[in-house]
Amino acid sequence: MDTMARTARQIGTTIRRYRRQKGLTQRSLGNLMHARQATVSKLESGEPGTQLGVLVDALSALDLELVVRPRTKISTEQIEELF
Amino acid sequence: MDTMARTARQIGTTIRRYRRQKGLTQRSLGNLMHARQATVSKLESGEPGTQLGVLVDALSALDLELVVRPRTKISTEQIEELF
DNA sequence: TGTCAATATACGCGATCGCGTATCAAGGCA
DNA sequence: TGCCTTGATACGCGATCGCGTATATTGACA
Repeated sequence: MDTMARTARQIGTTIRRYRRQKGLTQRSLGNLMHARQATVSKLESGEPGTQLGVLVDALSALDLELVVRPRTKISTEQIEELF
Repeated sequence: MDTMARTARQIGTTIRRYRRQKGLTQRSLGNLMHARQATVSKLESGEPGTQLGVLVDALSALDLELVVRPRTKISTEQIEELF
């Protein structure tokens, strides 16, 4: 249920998963968070230039939250398998 | 140990806590993640315009990771008490 | 109180953001 | 095959990023 993420791409992919799980399109999520569909697209694709505010707004609109924690010992390769 | 964050400010505060815990200054963390001390300062202060890449680099430098999960039922006020 | 390290803030710059608007490619389904 | 929805991408715009550099301001400790 919870999803670990260490890169912008992984964060984006996670957002996308939760969005689809809620039956939302990029456009409808964009409406909820007052952003354009193109902005949601960039966030989900993991553009590192995406602003933190966009991520926070998306999390809020999807009723998600972040947890920051020390890295677990799972390897980077194993993480990629999760995505 | 783990820290929940729902706003840019909370994310920044969390980063700051982990940085200090490791005995790093903004400048030394900036060196680790190839960013300026001023950029670290903005990240920690919770500027929503901060780029996702900066956050990711900081997490990496501090050996931290994110978890994305559905929001717990704790109220916003209770969350603020944690910060 | 004074000094020094740490952090916040500023200037000019090139790059890139999100915006509004719009188009285009790819899929799903009739 | 041909729609129609979805998501990726583009243009011009104003705003803001992080950069290098530099200077306040703050804070801790002698």
